[in-house]
Amino acid sequence: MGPVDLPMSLASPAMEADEGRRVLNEMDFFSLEKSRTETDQKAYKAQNLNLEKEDLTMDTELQLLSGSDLSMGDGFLVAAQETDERKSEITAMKAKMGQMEEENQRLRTILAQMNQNYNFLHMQFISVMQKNKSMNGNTNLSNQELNKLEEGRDGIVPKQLLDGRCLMEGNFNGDYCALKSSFNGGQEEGKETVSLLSPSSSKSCEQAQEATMRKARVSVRVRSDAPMITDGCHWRKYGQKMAKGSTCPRAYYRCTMAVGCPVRKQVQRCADDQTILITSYEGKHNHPLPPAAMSMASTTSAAASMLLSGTISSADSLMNPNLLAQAVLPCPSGFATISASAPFPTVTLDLTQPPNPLQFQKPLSQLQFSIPAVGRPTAIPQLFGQSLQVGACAIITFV
DNA sequence: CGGGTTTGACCGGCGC
DNA sequence: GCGCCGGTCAAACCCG
Repeated sequence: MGPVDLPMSLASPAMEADEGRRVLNEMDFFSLEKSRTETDQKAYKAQNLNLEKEDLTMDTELQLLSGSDLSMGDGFLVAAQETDERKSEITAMKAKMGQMEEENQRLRTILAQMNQNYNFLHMQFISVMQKNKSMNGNTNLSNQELNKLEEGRDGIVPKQLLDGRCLMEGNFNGDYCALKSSFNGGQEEGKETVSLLSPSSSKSCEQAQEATMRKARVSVRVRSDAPMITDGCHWRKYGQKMAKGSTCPRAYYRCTMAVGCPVRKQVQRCADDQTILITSYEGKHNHPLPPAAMSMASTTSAAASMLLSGTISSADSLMNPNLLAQAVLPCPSGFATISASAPFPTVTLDLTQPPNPLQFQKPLSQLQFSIPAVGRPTAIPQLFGQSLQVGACAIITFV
């Protein structure tokens, strides 16, 4: 849910009418003014004037009410009458707004119920699949099967799970957490498997959170001649590929600070400007981090958590990228951007442009990560550090 | 010798 | 079904 709750009928009245849904009597706040063309307004005023001249009772009454100030005359009467009319209009508008809000709430309830029903059916389906597997002597779904099931979720559950609250109710809640933990945190690390039919636990929810974090990605663009930025972690290169449409290879790194740490990063130079180094982080560390590494790690986890906790939904961020950028960063629009292009939406934190100093007045106490390159903008580390202070730098939604 | 890098092979998703 | 592509694996290699 976005930060602004628009009544549905206000947001898209025409759409509702087209889809045959019940449409409330709508109040167009601008129609009164719009319908009054210049000619209409003259006639409107003239009509009022006629009334005032013909209705001596009202004239007398108003004069009495107005006390000694007789100089106000007809103009005062017109103003008083218009005030009464506007009060009644406002009252009517408020009533309509109240009806719209009720309708909006009702639709929300219906949507939530449908979502819950879908979750329930989905988990029942998974349970049946798991039981079938068990009968064949295999107690757990393969990663591939789980991946397919994941895709069927359309990103709904991961958002809830990453919230850390596991919003789904009933038995399927824990089951899904277990599924998630088996899918990413468990089997991928090769040691732990969790039965889908096991009871729910907070631990599995945490694992699920970490698992889904694995799919979040924070991309940072910096101008640097160094092969990669120094972010405080230890990385082992496990692959390199030539990306299509780019003359620069993409290097794949895995965090080696702890056994089984799921964090990976990709390093690639920008095809358009090879002085720009693009580093993408994915996942959440499963081990304590040295102070020098806290910055980037907290960026990825905090960013993903912020998005997925509902502060800003992925849908919101896709609909309005600047909304997200402005929400997570005290920086001008365009600094953090979200791309909805394939294969999945990506937010990029662009540190290649020196920021406007007027927009970053808070001094920073520490340099959170360094760019061991010649000629990097001096404002970059400070900028990045400040963004961390507000809790997030960039956000990615689910793959 | 242990840890990191290189690089070709492999796998799964996806579009045609 | 096939080919393309991104991501990963793992054997060979390098280096201190």
